[in-house]
Amino acid sequence: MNPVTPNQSSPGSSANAPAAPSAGATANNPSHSGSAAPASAGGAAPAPTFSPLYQQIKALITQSLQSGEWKPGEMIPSEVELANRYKVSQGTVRKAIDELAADNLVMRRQGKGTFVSTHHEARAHIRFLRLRPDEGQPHYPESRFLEVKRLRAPADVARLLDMKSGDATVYIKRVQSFDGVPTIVEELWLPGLLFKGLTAERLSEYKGPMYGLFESEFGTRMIRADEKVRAVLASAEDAALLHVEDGTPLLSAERVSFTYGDKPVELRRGLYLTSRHHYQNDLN
Amino acid sequence: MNPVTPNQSSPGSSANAPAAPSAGATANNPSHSGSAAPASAGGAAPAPTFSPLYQQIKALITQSLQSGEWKPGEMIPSEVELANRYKVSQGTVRKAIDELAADNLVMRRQGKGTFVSTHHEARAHIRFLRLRPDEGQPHYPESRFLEVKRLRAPADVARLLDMKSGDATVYIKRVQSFDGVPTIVEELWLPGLLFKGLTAERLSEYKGPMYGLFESEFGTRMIRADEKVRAVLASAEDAALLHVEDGTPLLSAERVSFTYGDKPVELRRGLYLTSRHHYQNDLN
DNA sequence: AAGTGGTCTAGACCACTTT
DNA sequence: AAGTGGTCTAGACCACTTC
Repeated sequence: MNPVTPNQSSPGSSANAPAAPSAGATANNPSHSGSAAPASAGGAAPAPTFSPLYQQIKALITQSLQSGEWKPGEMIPSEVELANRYKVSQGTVRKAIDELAADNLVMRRQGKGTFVSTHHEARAHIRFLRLRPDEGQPHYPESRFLEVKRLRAPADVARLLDMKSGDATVYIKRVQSFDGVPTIVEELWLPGLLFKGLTAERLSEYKGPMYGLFESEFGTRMIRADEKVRAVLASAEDAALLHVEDGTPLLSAERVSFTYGDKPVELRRGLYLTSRHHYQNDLN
Repeated sequence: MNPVTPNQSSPGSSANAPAAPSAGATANNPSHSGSAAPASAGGAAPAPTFSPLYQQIKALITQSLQSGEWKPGEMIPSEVELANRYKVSQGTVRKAIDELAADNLVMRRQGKGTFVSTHHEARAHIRFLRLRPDEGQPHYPESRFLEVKRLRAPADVARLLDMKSGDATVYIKRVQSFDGVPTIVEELWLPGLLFKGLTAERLSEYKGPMYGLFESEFGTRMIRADEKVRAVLASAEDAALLHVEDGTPLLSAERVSFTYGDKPVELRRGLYLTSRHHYQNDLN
């Protein structure tokens, strides 16, 4: 299926060409002529809201990314090629890809092409980790896995992962260290169905960030995440793991990560020791 | 001065018009033909790096914003008008404004125009405040000012504000409450030169966020900020202000805010009580 | 009806990378 | 030389807002 199908025929694709051959049916985007409901809160109609062409193209490309037609790290077809495939102008494809690049789903490289983003990259390692050393260059910590087991989802975990209480999950607990200094205690819950063969051994053997493993071995790519940060006191257990005293203040970060379609696929609860590190955030 | 002057004459502005009257000198962007230094680290040449036209336009518009030619809340000239002024196509102006909108310097409103962003807005109130209630809608807290005085900058403050140790600053301390519950203790340092007439009275009288006051009354507009977050224990003094026990864990957020030209103009140190609130962050 | 930003197209040329 | 993304232009039409 080549041409754009989502909303009626291709809107305005042949109507404005100065020397277009066939005057053709200018059916065009029917838009909200006629009924259409106002955008008032709690409105009645489901609000069809016809999206612009480039948004439709963006959705089609996203589908291809999700379906694995182009894999992480691979090059996607050139703009010209995509324009031909979807029967739109290169400029429209360009605008679609611009947004995908802004969303970090693809990366453009002049002269080379557009590539599917991957978590296997120097810059990607730190993409979701906001903890930075107070002094020196940011770098990725070493992991030591304490527990990896299958678990039935507790109610709160299930709710955040959009599952049912008691559904199968994979539970992971680890400590991360910077230059040998334990700094992060982290617990993770993953949907059991998506991460069947995940074992402590595979995690330990794997070099690089966990999201790279998830992407390559389990076909689940994290796109974005929501994080809620608090200050808490270290429990006796956590304090021991971090080699600090009981009652040391720690940053608590609860992260829910999402894959394509805004589907939550990871819950992460981290405790950060912030005596020589800080949680970095840029506001704009 | 109308036409684009920064880098040589207008690059490529008349060369590609299909039916251009005068074949004209296609002098065009001289670019890095000839010498030009490689972008290697620590290179010799000052790296002229010719920027694309739309970036030059963006810079020109930014200058007009900074100089106050168009004030916060006001509408800037239409794209067509700017295109005429700078002697470029509307598409180039559009791309420049697209980036300014992405940077939150202006806001586009279809059918109405493009407006200079302002901190006097419902959405702007929460723009830099990441603390959200665990339950219920986010809203802006009430302020109670404890101290407002002029102070010589301590060394650490001076360094962060790009001043000299001992330079004049305005120091502010306040407590902010959500629905009457004290939740934030905050200290601020501002460059004394920029905030001459700032008094406790003016701060107390002013309704709305402080950044609005800074923008309207002192002509200093915060563009972006860097924030470093840590977990700490409440001192006896802070605990009293927040009506909590000594040693309660608190979020410590150190924020440096910047105005045009990446000039630091505010240091803010906040302590957040996170028992019924959390610091919200979206990662992507 | 007029003015604004938003979308879409078509074509030219530039800069960068690889062959 | 060929292919890729990046810039720039010109013109058409659409959607929204205001007069």
